[in-house]
Amino acid sequence: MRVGGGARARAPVRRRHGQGRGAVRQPPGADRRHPRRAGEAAAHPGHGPARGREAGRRGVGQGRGLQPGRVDDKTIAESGRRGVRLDELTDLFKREFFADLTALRMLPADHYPRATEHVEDMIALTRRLVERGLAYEMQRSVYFDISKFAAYGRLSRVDRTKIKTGATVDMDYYNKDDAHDFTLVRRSDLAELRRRITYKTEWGNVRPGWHIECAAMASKYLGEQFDIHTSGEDLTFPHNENENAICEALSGRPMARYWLHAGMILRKGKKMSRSAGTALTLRDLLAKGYTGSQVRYYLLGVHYRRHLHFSLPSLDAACKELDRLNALILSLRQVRAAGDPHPEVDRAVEAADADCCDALRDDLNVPQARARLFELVKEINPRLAAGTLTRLDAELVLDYLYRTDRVLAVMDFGAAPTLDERVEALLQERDRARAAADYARADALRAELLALGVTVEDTPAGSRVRRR
RNA sequence: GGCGCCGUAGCCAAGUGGUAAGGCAGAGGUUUGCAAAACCUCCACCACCGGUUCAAGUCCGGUCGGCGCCUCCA
Repeated sequence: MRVGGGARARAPVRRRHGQGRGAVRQPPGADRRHPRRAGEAAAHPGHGPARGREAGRRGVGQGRGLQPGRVDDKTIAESGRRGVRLDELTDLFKREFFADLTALRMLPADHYPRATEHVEDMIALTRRLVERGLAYEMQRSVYFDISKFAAYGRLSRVDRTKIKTGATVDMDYYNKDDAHDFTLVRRSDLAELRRRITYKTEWGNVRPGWHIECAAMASKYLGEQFDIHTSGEDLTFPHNENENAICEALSGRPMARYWLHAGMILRKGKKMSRSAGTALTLRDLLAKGYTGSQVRYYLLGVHYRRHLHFSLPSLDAACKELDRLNALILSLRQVRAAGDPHPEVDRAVEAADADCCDALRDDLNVPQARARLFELVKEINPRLAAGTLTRLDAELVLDYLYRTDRVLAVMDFGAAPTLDERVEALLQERDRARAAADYARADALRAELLALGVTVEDTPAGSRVRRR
């Protein structure tokens, strides 16, 4: 498998002991509804790994995920607004987050550490940094001294001498040796003290910062270096740079061997944001009647590294495309013809399978794998329409689709439409009417079936049904 | 201002040197009792300018346009 791209060369990923370990940034924080998060998740190779053994076999990698919970300004502020305890709010976010996760058919990670339960680890990590001279205390806050870490800026390709400071931060609020140093733990403010969201340390009452949270939990659960770190391109700097600085300054090795950064989801030409009124969430889409699978398929339509310009028409197009795959599955399941499999079908399936694997192995090129998938569809459909496919052929194709979907997780392999006795009776009656050339009767029966939610399609190999 | 990413048909989107995958929409056709589905055919001067090369969407330089980040909003 290879990952990376853009200006940087793609790098081969070697799986160690046949298993990759990855940390996935997916914080169920106050911004949980942020659609970018959902996009990150679905389009994210980091979740590819979570797709299990089959995914691993297909070269997408597998392993342990990590999704740190958070304690951050927004969540704290939100809990204050709602007048609920911080852990109650994070519990709620966590539940909602898992609901989204399930809707998007993502497999859960192995660990979901809560920041609030790992503050000791964060403080211990901060202490180690101070002891090693990599961080310093200043007015009861502790800052990381980036001058002690020569590789600072390598990951994000940011030249620290050119960072424009104070652009987004009120520098008067902080007292640092160097404006570029970042906060590890910050002294608690009055509101936090009042609400007891604060932790006693040798430096005073503090609250851990974002970067130390992730660094502490990742190193605790994944070790000082793990294989793949996924994130969004907007988090490369400063967050990924900083969490890496913490880890690498201590261990001498980069926090992760590979960093995968997903592109943004744009709407109306801009990164989605609630303040700009351009935010759209998974929940909004589900409310409009789209399924999680459809949204997932849409999000997978763009290579993970590129940005996706969200629009409902393109989502609708993706839905139609997915419908075609699901229709094929249903049709294949209704093939009953006996006989040996055709060698050409076997060859076509094998070739498509190999090509799809290659595409996924090449920096998770899902769009390419998808295109190849449709090329097979075009080979299979004519045989299906002509009724020349045998049951065994159909199973071969179904097996391929199933295996591919172990990675994509977008198709519908649910139980075939179960036909109750009434529907079955109507179908048989319609078949008799058609055989007797009583088409008026047949059409009336089709209308009746449609009213029951069953679409009937006639093929040379007999009628087939779709339930909608 | 700095750093980075991007600009492929009406729309979405692959393609990191050898004369443009796939999907949606559209047009024509085949098949079908009808319908649906499906299949076939058609639909790209790869933002612009210049350069390197036998050969460039693909490499280099420039222009225009879009997006992200620039230390705590995550």
